[in-house]
Amino acid sequence: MSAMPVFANEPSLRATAVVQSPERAQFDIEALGNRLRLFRRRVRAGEQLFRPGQPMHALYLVHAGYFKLSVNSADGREKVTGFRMRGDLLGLDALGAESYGAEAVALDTSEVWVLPCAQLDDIATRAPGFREHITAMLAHEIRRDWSWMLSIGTLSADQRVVAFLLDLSDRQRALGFSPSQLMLRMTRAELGNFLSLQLETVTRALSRLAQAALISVDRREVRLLDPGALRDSLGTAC
Amino acid sequence: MSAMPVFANEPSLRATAVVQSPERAQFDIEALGNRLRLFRRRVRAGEQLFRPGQPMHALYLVHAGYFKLSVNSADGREKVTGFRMRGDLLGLDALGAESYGAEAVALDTSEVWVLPCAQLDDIATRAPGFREHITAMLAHEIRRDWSWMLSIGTLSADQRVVAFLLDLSDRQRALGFSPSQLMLRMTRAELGNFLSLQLETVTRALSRLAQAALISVDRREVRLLDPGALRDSLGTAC
DNA sequence: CGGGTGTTTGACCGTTGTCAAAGCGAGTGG
DNA sequence: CCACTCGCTTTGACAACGGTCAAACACCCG
Repeated sequence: MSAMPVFANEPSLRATAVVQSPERAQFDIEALGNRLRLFRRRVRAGEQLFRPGQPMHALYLVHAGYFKLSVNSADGREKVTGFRMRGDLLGLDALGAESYGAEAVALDTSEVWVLPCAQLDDIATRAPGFREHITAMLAHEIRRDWSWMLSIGTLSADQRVVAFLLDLSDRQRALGFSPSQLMLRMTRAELGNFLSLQLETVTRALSRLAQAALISVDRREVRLLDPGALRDSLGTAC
Repeated sequence: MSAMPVFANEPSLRATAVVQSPERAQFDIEALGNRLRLFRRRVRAGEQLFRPGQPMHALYLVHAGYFKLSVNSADGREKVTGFRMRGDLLGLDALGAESYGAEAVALDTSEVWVLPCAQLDDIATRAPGFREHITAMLAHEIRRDWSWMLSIGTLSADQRVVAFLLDLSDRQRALGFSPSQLMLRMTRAELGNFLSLQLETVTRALSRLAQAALISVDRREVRLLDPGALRDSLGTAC
Protein backbone atom coordinates (compact mmCIF):
# COMPACT_ATOMS: atom_id res chain seq x y z
CA MET A 1 0.00 0.00 0.00
CA SER A 2 1.45 3.37 -0.96
CA ALA A 3 1.48 6.54 1.04
CA MET A 4 -1.96 7.95 1.48
CA PRO A 5 -2.70 11.63 1.75
CA VAL A 6 -4.04 11.40 5.22
CA PHE A 7 -2.09 14.45 6.29
CA ALA A 8 -1.31 17.50 4.24
CA ASN A 9 1.95 16.98 2.42
CA GLU A 10 4.35 19.41 4.05
CA PRO A 11 8.08 19.75 3.47
CA SER A 12 9.55 20.79 6.80
CA LEU A 13 9.40 20.04 10.47
CA ARG A 14 7.72 23.37 10.91
CA ALA A 15 5.16 22.31 8.41
CA THR A 16 2.57 21.60 11.00
CA ALA A 17 0.21 24.27 9.87
CA VAL A 18 -2.14 21.38 9.28
CA VAL A 19 -2.52 21.10 13.00
CA GLN A 20 -2.93 24.75 13.82
CA SER A 21 -5.92 23.92 15.90
CA PRO A 22 -5.10 21.25 18.46
CA GLU A 23 -8.67 20.09 18.40
CA ARG A 24 -8.83 19.58 14.66
CA ALA A 25 -5.52 17.81 14.82
CA GLN A 26 -6.89 15.33 17.28
CA PHE A 27 -9.68 14.40 14.97
CA ASP A 28 -7.26 13.96 12.11
CA ILE A 29 -5.67 11.23 14.16
CA GLU A 30 -9.02 9.72 14.89
CA ALA A 31 -9.76 9.56 11.19
CA LEU A 32 -6.44 7.83 10.75
CA GLY A 33 -7.26 5.42 13.51
CA ASN A 34 -10.47 4.48 11.77
CA ARG A 35 -8.65 3.78 8.56
CA LEU A 36 -5.94 1.73 10.20
CA ARG A 37 -8.40 -0.26 12.30
CA LEU A 38 -6.39 0.33 15.44
CA PHE A 39 -6.86 -2.00 18.36
CA ARG A 40 -9.23 -0.58 20.93
CA ARG A 41 -9.01 -1.12 24.65
CA ARG A 42 -11.62 -0.50 27.27
CA VAL A 43 -10.47 0.81 30.62
CA ARG A 44 -12.75 0.78 33.64
CA ALA A 45 -12.92 3.62 36.13
CA GLY A 46 -10.00 3.42 38.50
CA GLU A 47 -8.04 1.11 36.24
CA GLN A 48 -4.46 1.97 35.42
CA LEU A 49 -3.58 2.26 31.74
CA PHE A 50 0.17 2.47 32.40
CA ARG A 51 2.46 3.23 35.28
CA PRO A 52 5.80 5.03 35.63
CA GLY A 53 8.76 2.82 34.88
CA GLN A 54 6.73 0.38 32.85
CA PRO A 55 8.34 -0.31 29.44
CA MET A 56 6.66 1.80 26.83
CA HIS A 57 4.43 -0.32 24.65
CA ALA A 58 2.28 2.17 22.88
CA LEU A 59 0.73 5.56 22.62
CA TYR A 60 -2.92 5.72 23.52
CA LEU A 61 -5.50 7.92 21.90
CA VAL A 62 -8.40 8.63 24.21
CA HIS A 63 -11.54 7.86 22.29
CA ALA A 64 -13.97 8.10 25.18
CA GLY A 65 -13.76 8.72 28.89
CA TYR A 66 -11.40 10.61 31.13
CA PHE A 67 -7.92 10.03 32.46
CA LYS A 68 -5.81 11.43 35.23
CA LEU A 69 -2.06 11.72 34.67
CA SER A 70 0.28 11.90 37.64
CA VAL A 71 3.94 11.63 38.51
CA ASN A 72 5.55 10.43 41.72
CA SER A 73 8.73 11.18 43.58
CA ALA A 74 10.96 8.55 45.13
CA ASP A 75 9.73 9.45 48.60
CA GLY A 76 6.06 9.09 47.79
CA ARG A 77 4.99 12.60 46.92
CA GLU A 78 2.47 12.64 44.09
CA LYS A 79 1.50 15.30 41.62
CA VAL A 80 -1.39 15.21 39.19
CA THR A 81 -0.01 16.72 35.99
CA GLY A 82 -3.24 16.89 34.08
CA PHE A 83 -6.54 15.43 32.98
CA ARG A 84 -7.11 14.02 29.52
CA MET A 85 -10.21 13.42 27.49
CA ARG A 86 -11.39 12.42 24.01
CA GLY A 87 -8.83 13.34 21.38
CA ASP A 88 -5.85 13.52 23.72
CA LEU A 89 -2.80 11.31 23.30
CA LEU A 90 -1.42 9.50 26.35
CA GLY A 91 2.17 8.36 26.73
CA LEU A 92 3.79 11.04 24.58
CA ASP A 93 6.20 11.89 27.36
CA ALA A 94 7.76 8.43 27.04
CA LEU A 95 8.91 8.93 23.45
CA GLY A 96 12.64 8.59 23.38
CA ALA A 97 12.67 7.04 26.83
CA GLU A 98 12.46 3.39 27.70
CA SER A 99 9.49 3.66 29.98
CA TYR A 100 6.53 5.83 30.85
CA GLY A 101 7.19 8.77 33.11
CA ALA A 102 3.71 9.12 34.44
CA GLU A 103 0.77 7.10 35.66
CA ALA A 104 -2.47 7.14 33.68
CA VAL A 105 -5.64 6.18 35.52
CA ALA A 106 -9.13 6.21 34.08
CA LEU A 107 -11.57 8.39 36.00
CA ASP A 108 -14.52 6.87 34.23
CA THR A 109 -15.26 4.00 31.92
CA SER A 110 -13.04 4.82 28.98
CA GLU A 111 -11.88 3.58 25.64
CA VAL A 112 -8.49 4.14 24.08
CA TRP A 113 -7.12 3.34 20.66
CA VAL A 114 -3.76 1.70 20.90
CA LEU A 115 -0.85 2.84 18.72
CA PRO A 116 1.79 0.21 19.44
CA CYS A 117 5.35 1.46 19.21
CA ALA A 118 6.09 -1.28 16.73
CA GLN A 119 3.49 0.16 14.39
CA LEU A 120 4.44 3.81 14.67
CA ASP A 121 6.89 3.58 11.79
CA ASP A 122 4.29 1.87 9.68
CA ILE A 123 1.78 4.56 10.50
CA ALA A 124 4.30 7.27 9.72
CA THR A 125 4.90 5.71 6.32
CA ARG A 126 1.23 5.47 5.53
CA ALA A 127 0.38 8.86 6.88
CA PRO A 128 2.60 11.67 5.67
CA GLY A 129 2.82 14.29 8.35
CA PHE A 130 2.34 11.87 11.18
CA ARG A 131 5.77 12.56 12.64
CA GLU A 132 5.20 16.30 12.40
CA HIS A 133 1.88 15.77 14.08
CA ILE A 134 3.49 13.96 16.99
CA THR A 135 6.08 16.70 17.25
CA ALA A 136 3.36 19.31 17.31
CA MET A 137 1.47 17.42 19.99
CA LEU A 138 4.60 17.24 22.14
CA ALA A 139 5.26 20.96 21.75
CA HIS A 140 1.63 21.64 22.50
CA GLU A 141 1.91 19.64 25.70
CA ILE A 142 4.91 21.73 26.76
CA ARG A 143 3.05 24.97 26.18
CA ARG A 144 0.07 23.62 28.08
CA ASP A 145 2.29 22.67 31.02
CA TRP A 146 3.91 26.09 31.02
CA SER A 147 0.52 27.72 30.95
CA TRP A 148 -0.54 25.79 34.04
CA MET A 149 2.75 26.55 35.76
CA LEU A 150 1.93 30.20 35.14
CA SER A 151 -1.58 29.90 36.49
CA ILE A 152 -0.64 27.88 39.54
CA GLY A 153 2.30 30.10 40.29
CA THR A 154 0.55 33.44 39.98
CA LEU A 155 -3.13 32.96 40.81
CA SER A 156 -4.94 32.76 44.14
CA ALA A 157 -6.80 29.64 45.17
CA ASP A 158 -10.15 30.87 43.88
CA GLN A 159 -8.61 32.03 40.62
CA ARG A 160 -6.94 28.68 40.07
CA VAL A 161 -10.25 26.93 40.42
CA VAL A 162 -11.83 29.40 38.01
CA ALA A 163 -8.98 28.86 35.54
CA PHE A 164 -9.57 25.14 35.74
CA LEU A 165 -13.30 25.45 35.20
CA LEU A 166 -12.83 27.76 32.21
CA ASP A 167 -10.26 25.42 30.71
CA LEU A 168 -12.59 22.50 31.14
CA SER A 169 -15.38 24.56 29.62
CA ASP A 170 -13.26 25.33 26.57
CA ARG A 171 -12.38 21.69 26.12
CA GLN A 172 -16.00 20.68 26.45
CA ARG A 173 -17.00 23.21 23.82
CA ALA A 174 -14.27 22.00 21.48
CA LEU A 175 -15.72 18.51 21.74
CA GLY A 176 -19.23 19.73 21.08
CA PHE A 177 -20.48 19.49 24.63
CA SER A 178 -22.06 22.20 26.71
CA PRO A 179 -19.46 24.72 27.80
CA SER A 180 -21.48 25.78 30.82
CA GLN A 181 -22.56 22.46 32.30
CA LEU A 182 -19.50 20.67 33.58
CA MET A 183 -19.19 17.25 35.14
CA LEU A 184 -16.05 16.95 37.20
CA ARG A 185 -14.69 13.44 36.89
CA MET A 186 -12.10 13.82 39.64
CA THR A 187 -12.32 14.10 43.41
CA ARG A 188 -11.68 17.38 45.19
CA ALA A 189 -8.40 15.90 46.36
CA GLU A 190 -7.27 15.11 42.83
CA LEU A 191 -8.28 18.53 41.57
CA GLY A 192 -6.55 20.16 44.52
CA ASN A 193 -3.41 18.17 43.88
CA PHE A 194 -3.38 19.33 40.27
CA LEU A 195 -3.90 22.96 41.29
CA SER A 196 -1.47 22.70 44.21
CA LEU A 197 -4.23 23.26 46.74
CA GLN A 198 -5.64 21.21 49.58
CA LEU A 199 -8.98 19.55 48.98
CA GLU A 200 -10.61 21.76 51.62
CA THR A 201 -9.40 24.83 49.78
CA VAL A 202 -10.96 23.58 46.55
CA THR A 203 -14.23 22.99 48.36
CA ARG A 204 -14.15 26.44 49.88
CA ALA A 205 -13.29 28.07 46.55
CA LEU A 206 -16.24 26.34 44.90
CA SER A 207 -18.48 27.40 47.78
CA ARG A 208 -17.36 31.02 47.53
CA LEU A 209 -17.90 31.07 43.76
CA ALA A 210 -21.33 29.56 44.21
CA GLN A 211 -22.20 32.10 46.89
CA ALA A 212 -21.15 34.86 44.48
CA ALA A 213 -23.59 33.34 41.99
CA LEU A 214 -20.82 32.82 39.48
CA ILE A 215 -21.36 29.07 39.41
CA SER A 216 -23.64 26.48 40.89
CA VAL A 217 -22.27 23.35 42.45
CA ASP A 218 -24.09 20.10 42.99
CA ARG A 219 -21.64 17.44 43.96
CA ARG A 220 -19.50 16.87 40.84
CA GLU A 221 -21.77 18.88 38.59
CA VAL A 222 -20.76 22.49 38.09
CA ARG A 223 -22.68 25.05 36.08
CA LEU A 224 -21.03 28.25 34.91
CA LEU A 225 -23.66 30.91 35.58
CA ASP A 226 -21.57 33.92 34.56
CA PRO A 227 -18.64 32.96 32.31
CA GLY A 228 -17.85 36.59 31.61
CA ALA A 229 -17.45 37.45 35.26
CA LEU A 230 -15.43 34.29 35.80
CA ARG A 231 -13.05 35.26 33.02
CA ASP A 232 -12.78 38.79 34.42
CA SER A 233 -11.89 37.45 37.84
CA LEU A 234 -8.66 36.05 36.43
CA GLY A 235 -7.45 39.46 35.36
CA THR A 236 -8.09 41.39 38.53
CA ALA A 237 -5.29 41.68 41.02
CA CYS A 238 -5.11 38.69 43.28
CA MET B 1 11.34 11.03 -4.46
CA SER B 2 10.99 7.71 -2.72
CA ALA B 3 11.51 7.07 0.95
CA MET B 4 15.18 7.04 1.85
CA PRO B 5 16.82 5.28 4.78
CA VAL B 6 17.48 8.58 6.47
CA PHE B 7 16.99 7.31 9.96
CA ALA B 8 18.68 4.50 11.74
CA ASN B 9 16.89 1.41 10.63
CA GLU B 10 14.58 0.87 13.52
CA PRO B 11 11.15 -0.59 13.59
CA SER B 12 9.54 1.96 15.84
CA LEU B 13 9.56 5.54 17.02
CA ARG B 14 10.88 4.16 20.27
CA ALA B 15 14.16 3.59 18.50
CA THR B 16 15.79 6.44 20.30
CA ALA B 17 18.23 4.31 22.21
CA VAL B 18 20.88 6.43 20.56
CA VAL B 19 19.88 9.27 22.81
CA GLN B 20 19.29 7.41 26.03
CA SER B 21 21.37 9.87 27.98
CA PRO B 22 20.17 13.41 27.50
CA GLU B 23 23.67 14.70 28.10
CA ARG B 24 25.32 12.50 25.53
CA ALA B 25 22.52 13.37 23.16
CA GLN B 26 23.28 17.02 23.47
CA PHE B 27 26.86 16.50 22.49
CA ASP B 28 25.77 14.42 19.55
CA ILE B 29 24.00 17.51 18.29
CA GLU B 30 27.04 19.62 18.93
CA ALA B 31 29.13 17.28 16.84
CA LEU B 32 26.50 17.58 14.16
CA GLY B 33 26.65 21.34 14.41
CA ASN B 34 30.36 21.24 13.81
CA ARG B 35 29.90 19.15 10.73
CA LEU B 36 27.18 21.33 9.28
CA ARG B 37 29.01 24.57 10.07
CA LEU B 38 25.93 26.05 11.64
CA PHE B 39 25.65 29.79 11.96
CA ARG B 40 26.61 31.02 15.42
CA ARG B 41 25.12 33.99 17.15
CA ARG B 42 26.38 35.84 20.17
CA VAL B 43 23.87 37.14 22.66
CA ARG B 44 24.80 39.67 25.30
CA ALA B 45 23.54 39.51 28.87
CA GLY B 46 20.02 40.84 29.05
CA GLU B 47 19.47 40.49 25.33
CA GLN B 48 16.38 38.72 24.08
CA LEU B 49 16.90 35.77 21.75
CA PHE B 50 13.23 35.47 20.89
CA ARG B 51 9.92 36.60 22.28
CA PRO B 52 6.45 35.04 22.49
CA GLY B 53 4.39 35.54 19.38
CA GLN B 54 7.43 36.13 17.19
CA PRO B 55 7.36 33.92 14.07
CA MET B 56 9.51 30.90 14.64
CA HIS B 57 12.73 31.19 12.66
CA ALA B 58 14.93 28.59 14.17
CA LEU B 59 15.88 26.32 17.01
CA TYR B 60 18.84 27.46 19.04
CA LEU B 61 21.43 25.22 20.60
CA VAL B 62 23.08 26.86 23.58
CA HIS B 63 26.80 26.57 23.06
CA ALA B 64 27.88 28.84 25.88
CA GLY B 65 26.19 31.01 28.48
CA TYR B 66 22.87 30.91 30.26
CA PHE B 67 19.30 31.67 29.32
CA LYS B 68 16.08 32.32 31.17
CA LEU B 69 12.84 31.09 29.63
CA SER B 70 9.55 32.68 30.64
CA VAL B 71 5.95 32.87 29.59
CA ASN B 72 3.45 35.68 30.06
CA SER B 73 -0.27 35.94 30.48
CA ALA B 74 -2.44 38.47 28.70
CA ASP B 75 -2.80 40.50 31.88
CA GLY B 76 0.92 40.80 32.53
CA ARG B 77 1.63 37.94 34.90
CA GLU B 78 4.98 36.35 34.19
CA LYS B 79 6.38 32.94 34.96
CA VAL B 80 9.94 31.77 34.55
CA THR B 81 9.65 28.24 33.18
CA GLY B 82 13.28 27.30 33.38
CA PHE B 83 16.94 28.09 32.93
CA ARG B 84 19.00 26.71 30.07
CA MET B 85 22.70 26.21 29.61
CA ARG B 86 25.25 24.61 27.28
CA GLY B 87 23.76 21.71 25.38
CA ASP B 88 20.13 22.73 25.77
CA LEU B 89 17.87 23.45 22.83
CA LEU B 90 15.77 26.62 22.84
CA GLY B 91 12.55 27.06 20.92
CA LEU B 92 11.46 23.43 20.91
CA ASP B 93 8.06 24.40 22.26
CA ALA B 94 7.33 26.30 19.05
CA LEU B 95 7.56 23.23 16.80
CA GLY B 96 4.25 22.80 15.12
CA ALA B 97 3.18 26.29 16.05
CA GLU B 98 3.66 29.47 14.06
CA SER B 99 5.44 31.39 16.78
CA TYR B 100 7.44 30.99 19.93
CA GLY B 101 5.48 30.45 23.11
CA ALA B 102 8.10 31.74 25.49
CA GLU B 103 10.66 34.49 25.88
CA ALA B 104 14.36 33.60 25.95
CA VAL B 105 16.70 36.09 27.56
CA ALA B 106 20.43 35.65 28.05
CA LEU B 107 21.55 35.91 31.66
CA ASP B 108 25.16 36.20 30.64
CA THR B 109 27.20 36.66 27.49
CA SER B 110 26.15 33.62 25.49
CA GLU B 111 26.55 31.93 22.16
CA VAL B 112 23.96 29.87 20.36
CA TRP B 113 24.12 27.77 17.23
CA VAL B 114 21.24 28.51 14.93
CA LEU B 115 19.22 25.70 13.34
CA PRO B 116 16.96 27.56 10.90
CA CYS B 117 13.60 25.95 10.32
CA ALA B 118 14.28 25.93 6.61
CA GLN B 119 17.30 23.74 7.21
CA LEU B 120 15.73 21.27 9.58
CA ASP B 121 14.70 18.97 6.77
CA ASP B 122 18.16 19.13 5.31
CA ILE B 123 19.68 18.34 8.68
CA ALA B 124 17.30 15.45 9.18
CA THR B 125 18.36 14.03 5.84
CA ARG B 126 22.02 14.29 6.62
CA ALA B 127 21.76 13.14 10.18
CA PRO B 128 19.99 9.83 10.70
CA GLY B 129 18.09 9.90 13.96
CA PHE B 130 17.78 13.65 14.09
CA ARG B 131 13.98 13.60 14.15
CA GLU B 132 13.95 10.97 16.85
CA HIS B 133 16.40 13.10 18.73
CA ILE B 134 14.13 16.12 18.56
CA THR B 135 11.23 13.97 19.67
CA ALA B 136 13.23 12.69 22.60
CA MET B 137 14.25 16.20 23.58
CA LEU B 138 10.62 17.30 23.53
CA ALA B 139 9.53 14.37 25.68
CA HIS B 140 12.45 15.03 27.99
CA GLU B 141 11.32 18.62 28.37
CA ILE B 142 7.83 17.44 29.33
CA ARG B 143 9.19 15.11 32.00
CA ARG B 144 11.41 17.88 33.31
CA ASP B 145 8.44 20.24 33.54
CA TRP B 146 6.40 17.61 35.35
CA SER B 147 9.23 17.02 37.75
CA TRP B 148 9.34 20.71 38.64
CA MET B 149 5.57 20.84 38.93
CA LEU B 150 5.93 18.04 41.47
CA SER B 151 8.67 19.80 43.39
CA ILE B 152 7.00 23.19 43.41
CA GLY B 153 3.65 21.69 44.33
CA THR B 154 4.80 19.47 47.17
CA LEU B 155 7.92 21.00 48.73
CA SER B 156 8.34 23.80 51.26
CA ALA B 157 10.18 26.98 50.37
CA ASP B 158 13.50 25.77 51.74
CA GLN B 159 13.14 22.43 50.02
CA ARG B 160 12.39 24.05 46.69
CA VAL B 161 15.57 26.07 46.93
CA VAL B 162 17.50 22.94 47.83
CA ALA B 163 15.95 21.08 44.90
CA PHE B 164 17.03 23.88 42.60
CA LEU B 165 20.58 23.91 43.91
CA LEU B 166 20.89 20.15 43.57
CA ASP B 167 19.51 20.25 40.05
CA LEU B 168 21.97 22.97 39.13
CA SER B 169 24.73 20.94 40.74
CA ASP B 170 23.82 17.90 38.65
CA ARG B 171 23.81 19.92 35.47
CA GLN B 172 27.16 21.45 36.33
CA ARG B 173 28.63 18.03 36.92
CA ALA B 174 27.23 16.75 33.62
CA LEU B 175 29.03 19.59 31.86
CA GLY B 176 32.27 18.86 33.65
CA PHE B 177 32.12 21.75 36.09
CA SER B 178 32.32 21.63 39.84
CA PRO B 179 29.11 20.25 41.31
CA SER B 180 29.63 22.01 44.61
CA GLN B 181 30.59 25.50 43.58
CA LEU B 182 27.63 27.13 41.91
CA MET B 183 27.34 30.53 40.34
CA LEU B 184 23.74 31.66 40.16
CA ARG B 185 23.20 33.61 36.98
CA MET B 186 19.74 34.87 37.90
CA THR B 187 18.45 37.36 40.45
CA ARG B 188 16.63 36.26 43.57
CA ALA B 189 13.45 37.56 41.98
CA GLU B 190 13.91 35.39 38.87
CA LEU B 191 14.73 32.34 40.93
CA GLY B 192 11.77 33.01 43.18
CA ASN B 193 9.49 33.39 40.21
CA PHE B 194 10.65 30.03 38.86
CA LEU B 195 10.12 28.35 42.22
CA SER B 196 6.83 30.16 42.87
CA LEU B 197 8.28 32.03 45.83
CA GLN B 198 8.82 35.68 46.62
CA LEU B 199 12.36 36.96 46.36
CA GLU B 200 12.47 37.59 50.11
CA THR B 201 11.56 33.97 50.72
CA VAL B 202 14.42 32.83 48.50
CA THR B 203 16.79 35.07 50.42
CA ARG B 204 15.56 33.73 53.73
CA ALA B 205 15.80 30.13 52.56
CA LEU B 206 19.39 30.66 51.46
CA SER B 207 20.16 32.33 54.79
CA ARG B 208 18.64 29.47 56.77
CA LEU B 209 20.56 26.87 54.74
CA ALA B 210 23.75 28.82 55.26
CA GLN B 211 23.09 29.11 58.98
CA ALA B 212 22.60 25.34 59.09
CA ALA B 213 26.04 25.03 57.46
CA LEU B 214 24.55 23.15 54.51
CA ILE B 215 25.70 25.78 52.04
CA SER B 216 27.64 28.99 51.98
CA VAL B 217 26.33 32.03 50.18
CA ASP B 218 28.32 34.95 48.91
CA ARG B 219 26.18 37.08 46.67
CA ARG B 220 25.53 34.90 43.58
CA GLU B 221 28.10 32.31 44.54
CA VAL B 222 26.76 29.28 46.38
CA ARG B 223 28.86 26.43 47.73
CA LEU B 224 27.25 23.11 48.64
CA LEU B 225 28.93 22.20 51.91
CA ASP B 226 26.93 19.06 52.63
CA PRO B 227 25.28 17.63 49.50
CA GLY B 228 24.21 14.51 51.36
CA ALA B 229 22.32 16.41 53.99
CA LEU B 230 20.80 18.61 51.32
CA ARG B 231 19.54 15.58 49.45
CA ASP B 232 18.17 14.10 52.67
CA SER B 233 16.29 17.28 53.43
CA LEU B 234 14.12 16.70 50.38
CA GLY B 235 12.85 13.41 51.71
CA THR B 236 11.89 14.44 55.19
CA ALA B 237 8.36 15.54 55.85
CA CYS B 238 7.85 19.18 55.07
C1' DC C 1 -29.46 -0.67 56.33
C1' DG C 2 -24.67 0.14 57.32
C1' DG C 3 -20.02 1.02 56.05
C1' DG C 4 -17.01 3.62 53.36
C1' DT C 5 -15.63 7.24 50.59
C1' DG C 6 -15.95 11.79 49.40
C1' DT C 7 -17.54 16.51 50.70
C1' DT C 8 -18.49 20.45 53.49
C1' DT C 9 -17.76 23.58 57.18
C1' DG C 10 -15.53 25.43 61.34
C1' DA C 11 -11.62 26.82 64.27
C1' DC C 12 -7.02 27.58 64.61
C1' DC C 13 -2.27 27.93 63.24
C1' DG C 14 1.86 28.57 60.48
C1' DT C 15 4.36 29.38 56.42
C1' DT C 16 4.80 32.55 53.26
C1' DG C 17 3.56 37.08 51.29
C1' DT C 18 3.65 42.04 51.99
C1' DC C 19 5.51 46.30 53.27
C1' DA C 20 9.36 48.86 54.79
C1' DA C 21 14.03 50.18 55.48
C1' DA C 22 18.76 49.59 55.49
C1' DG C 23 22.92 47.56 53.43
C1' DC C 24 25.87 46.31 49.75
C1' DG C 25 28.25 46.37 45.28
C1' DA C 26 29.03 47.87 40.75
C1' DG C 27 29.19 51.26 37.53
C1' DT C 28 29.27 56.27 36.34
C1' DG C 29 30.38 60.88 36.13
C1' DG C 30 32.16 64.82 38.30
C1' DC D 1 39.53 59.19 43.20
C1' DC D 2 35.43 59.87 45.38
C1' DA D 3 30.53 60.62 45.60
C1' DC D 4 26.50 59.36 43.73
C1' DT D 5 23.04 56.45 41.89
C1' DC D 6 20.84 52.38 40.84
C1' DG D 7 19.79 47.69 41.14
C1' DC D 8 19.95 43.83 43.97
C1' DT D 9 19.97 41.70 48.48
C1' DT D 10 19.12 41.20 53.29
C1' DT D 11 16.53 41.56 57.43
C1' DG D 12 12.57 42.82 60.30
C1' DA D 13 7.65 43.32 61.58
C1' DC D 14 3.25 42.17 60.56
C1' DA D 15 -0.69 40.26 58.07
C1' DA D 16 -3.16 36.84 55.54
C1' DC D 17 -3.95 33.15 52.70
C1' DG D 18 -4.14 28.70 52.71
C1' DG D 19 -2.92 24.42 55.44
C1' DT D 20 -4.09 21.44 59.24
C1' DC D 21 -7.02 19.16 62.32
C1' DA D 22 -11.56 17.86 63.52
C1' DA D 23 -16.33 16.78 63.13
C1' DA D 24 -20.54 16.26 60.76
C1' DC D 25 -22.80 15.26 56.61
C1' DA D 26 -24.14 13.20 51.98
C1' DC D 27 -24.08 9.81 48.85
C1' DC D 28 -23.14 5.33 46.80
C1' DC D 29 -22.94 0.53 46.93
C1' DG D 30 -22.93 -3.81 48.83
